[in-house]
This record gives sequence, C-alpha cells and structure tokens, in this order.
Amino acid sequence: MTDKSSSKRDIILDAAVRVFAEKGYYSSRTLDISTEAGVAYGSLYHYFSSKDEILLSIFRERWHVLLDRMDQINQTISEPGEKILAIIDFIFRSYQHNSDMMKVLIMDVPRHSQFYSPENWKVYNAFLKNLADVFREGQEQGIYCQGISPLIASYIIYGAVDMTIRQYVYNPEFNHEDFPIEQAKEQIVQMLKQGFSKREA
Amino acid sequence: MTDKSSSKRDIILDAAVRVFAEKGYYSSRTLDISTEAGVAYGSLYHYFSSKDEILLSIFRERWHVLLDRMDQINQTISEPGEKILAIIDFIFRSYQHNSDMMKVLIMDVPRHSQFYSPENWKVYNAFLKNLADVFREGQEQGIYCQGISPLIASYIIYGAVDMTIRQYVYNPEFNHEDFPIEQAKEQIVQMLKQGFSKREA
Amino acid sequence: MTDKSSSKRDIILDAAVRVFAEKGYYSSRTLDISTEAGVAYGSLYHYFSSKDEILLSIFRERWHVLLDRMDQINQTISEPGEKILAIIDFIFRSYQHNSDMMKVLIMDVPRHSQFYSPENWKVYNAFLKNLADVFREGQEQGIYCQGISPLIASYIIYGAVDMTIRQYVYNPEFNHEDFPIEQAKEQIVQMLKQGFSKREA
Amino acid sequence: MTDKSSSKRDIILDAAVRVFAEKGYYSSRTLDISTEAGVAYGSLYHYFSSKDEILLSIFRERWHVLLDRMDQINQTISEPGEKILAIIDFIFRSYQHNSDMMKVLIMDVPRHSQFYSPENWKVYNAFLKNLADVFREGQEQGIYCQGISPLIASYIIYGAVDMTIRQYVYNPEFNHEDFPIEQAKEQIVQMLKQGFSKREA
DNA sequence: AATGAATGAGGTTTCATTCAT
DNA sequence: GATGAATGAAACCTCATTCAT
Repeated sequence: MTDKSSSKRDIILDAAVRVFAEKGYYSSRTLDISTEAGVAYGSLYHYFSSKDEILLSIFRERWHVLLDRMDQINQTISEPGEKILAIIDFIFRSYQHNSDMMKVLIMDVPRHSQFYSPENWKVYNAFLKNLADVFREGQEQGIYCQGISPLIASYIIYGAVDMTIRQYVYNPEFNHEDFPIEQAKEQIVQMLKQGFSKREA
Repeated sequence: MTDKSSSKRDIILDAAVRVFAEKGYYSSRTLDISTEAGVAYGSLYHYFSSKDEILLSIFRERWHVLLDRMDQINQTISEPGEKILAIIDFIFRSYQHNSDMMKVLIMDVPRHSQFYSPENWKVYNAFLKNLADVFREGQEQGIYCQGISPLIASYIIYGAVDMTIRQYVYNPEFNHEDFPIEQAKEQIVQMLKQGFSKREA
Repeated sequence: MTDKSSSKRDIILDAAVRVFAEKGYYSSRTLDISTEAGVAYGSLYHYFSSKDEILLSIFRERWHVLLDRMDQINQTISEPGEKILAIIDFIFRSYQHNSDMMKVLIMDVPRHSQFYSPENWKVYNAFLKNLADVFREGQEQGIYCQGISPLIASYIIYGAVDMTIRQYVYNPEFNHEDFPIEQAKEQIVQMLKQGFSKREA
Repeated sequence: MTDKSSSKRDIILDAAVRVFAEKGYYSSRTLDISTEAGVAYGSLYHYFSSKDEILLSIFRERWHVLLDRMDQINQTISEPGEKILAIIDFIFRSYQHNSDMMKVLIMDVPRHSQFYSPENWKVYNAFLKNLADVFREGQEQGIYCQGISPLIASYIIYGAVDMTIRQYVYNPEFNHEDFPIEQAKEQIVQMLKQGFSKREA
C-alpha cells in the first residue's frame, strides 16, 4: 500500500516537472498536471497542499538527488581536478537526461517568491559550496592558483556550464548537429583547467 | 507621439520594470504597475495593448540600449583583450545601476512563452554574438587559443559573469562587505585571461 | 444492528453534536466528525447516508428525549403551575448538561433547508404544544387568566427561557459569577407566575 | 457618480439579504447574489472583499437602523410603559416590513464564526441594553417590581416577542388568518404589563 | 487623452461521497 | 464491517481588459 501510494505521489511530481518545463509554472494549470499524470483532479490535493507546494516539493526532493550524487563523487574520487571533471560531466548528463527537471529547477524555482527562505537557499547553495570546497582542496594541494577565491571559482565553473547548457536547451538557433554538446563540454573543461592552473613565477 | 505622451510611456515602462523585478511578471498586477507609475488604471491600455506587450516592450526597447553600448565599445576600443574587459565592466555596471532591469531581462523575459519568436531570439543573441566576435578577433590576432569555439567562449564569459552577479543580487547568504563585487570582477577577469590565452608549445 | 454497531452509531452522533456545536453545521467537515469520533473516514457512510442525514438524525433521535421527559413530567406531576416550573427547570438543566446539543437543535437544525418538512415541524412543535396544553389545563382550573391564548403563552414561556439561556451560552459579555443562572431562572419563574395569574375583577 | 455607485453597493446588499433569507448564508452562492442584484459577478468584489464581508456588512449597516429608531423612541416618549409598548410595536413592524432582513440578522449572522468579535457583540447587545434601561427607569419610577433584574426583564420581553414572530415567519403550521399577529402582540403586551407590575403588599 | 467602475472567463481549492481492498 | 485513497463537481475569488464618461 505504501509502495503504491508513494509511487503515485512521484507520478504526480514527475508529471508536474514535465508540465512546468513546457509552459512554465504560472502558465501551467493544475488541471494540466492531473491530466498529464493521469490522475483525478482532486488527487493532487491528497499529496500536496497547493500548487506552490508541488513546485517546492520538486525542488526539495529532486535537488537532494544532485547533492547525494556529489557526495558520491567526493568519496569515490580523490584528485581535485578529476573531481571537477566528474562534477561537470555529471551536470551535463543531468541536463541531458533530465532536461525538464533542470529547466524547472533553474527557471521556475528561483522565480517563485516562496522559494526565498533561508532553508531553501542553504540547500540551493550546498551545490556551489561543494564545488568551492573541491577547488579549495586543489589550491591546498598546489594545483590551482591562489589568486582566486574558491567561491568565485565555483561561480565561474557553474556559470560557464549552466549558460552553455541553457543555450543548448532553449536557444532555437543552436544547431546540435554542427556542434555536439560533448565537444562544448571538452572545450569548457580545457579552458577551466588552464584558467585555474597555478601560474609560473 | 508628443513629448509628453512618450515620457508617460517611459514612466509606465520604468514602473513595470521595478514591479516585475520585485514580484516577477506573473505575480505582478496591472494595478501594481499603474500605482507604481502614478497613473490611472486604464492608462496602461492607451500605451500598451496588453500586459504581455509591456514585458515585450521592455525587452525590445531596453535590450537595444545594451547592444548600442556594445557597439560603442567596439568602435572606441581596438585591442580584443581590452574590449572584453570593457564588456565585462559594462555588464557589471549594468547590474549595479540597473539591477531591476537585469532581473527582468534575465528572469522574466526568457520565461515568457510569447518571447520565443525567431526575431526575439535574434535580438537576444546579438549580445552573445558580439562577445563571440570579439573573441574570434582575438584568436585571429593570435592572442587567444584556437582550441575554443568563439561561441563557447562567449558562454563561458557571460555565464561566469552572470552567475556571479546573480549571487550578489539574490543570494541572502552573501556578505557584500567581506567580499566586494569589484574584487569578484577582478578575479574573474584574471581567470578568463589566463584560461583563454594561447598555450605555450 | 448489533450492540456494538449501535454504540458506534451513537459515538458518531455524539461527536457530530460536539463538532456542529463548535463550528456550525456548514463549517464542520465530515473529516472533523470522524476524527472527533475516533472512527475511520468512510465509516460515517456505513451508518448515515449523508452529512445531512447526520444532522436530521440528531434532531429526530435527540429531540425525542426531550419529548419523552416532558411526558414523564406530565404523568408525575398534576398541578399545572408545578408542571410549568418542572418544565422550565428541565429546559435549564438540559442546556446546562447538554449545551452542545441545544446549540445544534436551536441554531443548526432550523437553518437547514431539508429540515422544513411537515413531519419535522410536527415533531419540533410537539414541545411547544405540550407547554400550551399545560397552560390550557391551568386556565381550565382557573389558575391562569383567560385573556391569553395557550399558544402565545407557550411562546412567551419558551421564548423567555430560550433567550436567557442563549445569552448565557453565547454572550461573552455575560458575567456568570455576578449573575448565576439559577437566579435568572427564579426571576423568570416569578415573573411568569404573576404575568399569567388570573386578574382580580 | 457617488450617488450612483453607493446605490449599487446597496443594491447588492439588499439582494444578498433576500438571497440569504431564502436559502441561508451557506447555501447561497455568490452567483445567486449577483444575479438577484442584476450586476456582474465580479462587481460583488468591487464593493466587498468576500462573501463573509457581505454578511458582516449587512449586520453592521442594517443593525444600526434598529438602534437609531430605538433612540428616536427614547427621545419622543417619556413614560416607560409607553416606551416598551412602542419598542414591541417597532420590533413587530420590523419583522413584518423587513422579514428577510430579520431572518438574516437572527439566523445567519449569529451562526457565523467571524461574527464573534467583541465589537460586534457590543453592537448586537446595544438593543437589549436599551430595553433593560427602559425597564430600570420603570423600576425607579415605582411602576415595575424590584424583584427582577433589568437584564432578565429585557430577555423576557425580547425572547417572548422574538419567539412569537419566529413562529409566524417560519412555522408552516401557523394559520395567519385564524390568529392575526396583531392579536398575539396584544396578548404579549398585556401579559408583560401584569407580570412586571409592582406587587401589592 | 485620462479615468476607474464594471465585466466575466477561468483559476485554484474544497470536500462530500464512493469503492476497491 | 472497516478503511482511507481517489474522485470531480462546484464553490469562491482574481484580475486582465473594456468602455462610458
């Protein structure tokens, strides 16, 4: 019974992700979500108290998946450069496999007023904090240059990756065949490696 | 279009920017805009055909200001490295002086379904194209390495800058006194310079 | 209908009385009733066909308790004045011991549209009819004055008592310590006695 | 303009009184009210913030009419017995001419949870207070007996009148032709007069 | 041009009731 | 009998837009 009902909750959440990704949170109707999920109108309100709550649940529950996999990377890989590579790889793969989810997490969640609670920001920032920690590790090991704050480094890394993927996802002028996303990833990794490396005296 | 009416139109547009920046497009009421502008309820419809039209007008008319100033930079400065520096400087200053406008252009405009017309994307992308062109110039002059596509380079530059500023604007955990934005800018510029520079054999 | 099930039915009915008394019929949820009764959500529909049916059952089954005890008074006491005294006493005690029930019977039942069937009114009025009959008895015995219709007399008696108790139950300005309800009852009884007594020629 | 718009507000309020009187507050739809008033659905929300607010406005604005006319009686008539007679007369006439309003004020307003604020009770009780004051006056002039508290006297008077009228208004068994309401009023007045009069030593 | 009262389609949410387990 | 997840009709309310003044 628990198994079944918990899966229904997930069905609704997954449907909401697809609907929000397509039309945006505010243009999505609760009816659209229930139809997409294949459940009755009122069932949404068995599992969530409101439409707002659905969006915030997506953030809270799905974002943790990202964090958990970052922990895994941290424990499996030791070399900082390799870690950053793995993280970038992971972000790219997340977008490729869950582009709807990423659209929602990037475009809808941060635009929602109820999102701005200290707890949410803490969770939201944990990702960047993690990235900064890996960079600091690299600095301590003498791999990365000292002149850059780990916080700013994390912004550069994530900003570069995020912007690139956003263009792939949203920009209709982008030709995916002429310029495969794998190639973009390689170029970004190379550039970051050189940009962060310790400068010669 | 007399002087008086065009200024009233701008008053409304500026008010809309402030309101959209604070609450987001969908949570903003037309009443909020007219109140903020200090004009009557129905006056909005003398100057704009709909609420959508207000948002699109903001994009069309204000985005061009950005493009115009980029043209200016292009004509005044010749050295590609200096140009990129000036552009980054300009983006940072734009955020600092017009953070409301930037919030709207970044968060609200791209989330609006009517925005996605080919013409709009063309205008939207002109900014990045310009950045890419400057990078290509640098490559041709042998300043920047060949291994990176100008397009990707523009994403890296803009992504890094955008992400950083977004944290400054939205992140409540950010301490502006401990970490002044000017310092962030310096570090980004240094990193990009090194990351893009021609590699030694 | 086993003993167990009939007791569960009563548990639900008693819970409904408490819930209706507190929030009123329309503001009460069936969930509130099942929670208050400590039974499962759907169990209500094993015993009652609808929420309406619960309210009408309260009326039908609990109102008869009042009527039965009035019959008892009629059979035990013979003097009309004593009877009226006993009835007033009984109404006051009913409120004091079952104020929730009385609230429901006075405020919710008569406001419910389905209540207005001839049968229900007949039952509802039986109480007043009884009171009128006792008064008529007193008139026939020469105790009460002829100028008042027994029907009107019953309204005066019940109206005075009902109004007083309602103030005690609902009026927050009422100070129960300065003015004990027993004293109110005494004064009403005295007044009614004198008001109804046969006038001297 | 003011005249017109203020009358529209009253049109809505009067329509709401009729609708609430017929179906009760909770069974009345806001659509019923706008239809009855002959205005557009949304116009209700120009003048009132919610359905609740409509009910409370009826109470606040219409109840004062009652209080004002009681003041008038107080100023025009000096003899306490005459005053009580006039008040009873006035209550009876209020019911006869505004029975819808009285239904709402008696049945719907006090059953509404938001009604129970101290300010509302104060206004609600002012009517009874006035009645009690007249009775006290009569006691001081030696017309009424000392043994009854003015408060209780007001409950008896109002309770008797209210109960009687309620039967006339709601009770379908009541035959208005056999028993005209004027006659009921006469009997009540006579009974109260004798019941309250000073007792002979 | 300017106003703001008026409109009503369409949104989110509630909640009595059903029914498979 | 007992359960509570599931249902969906219908409620209240919002708010972009219109239009008479």
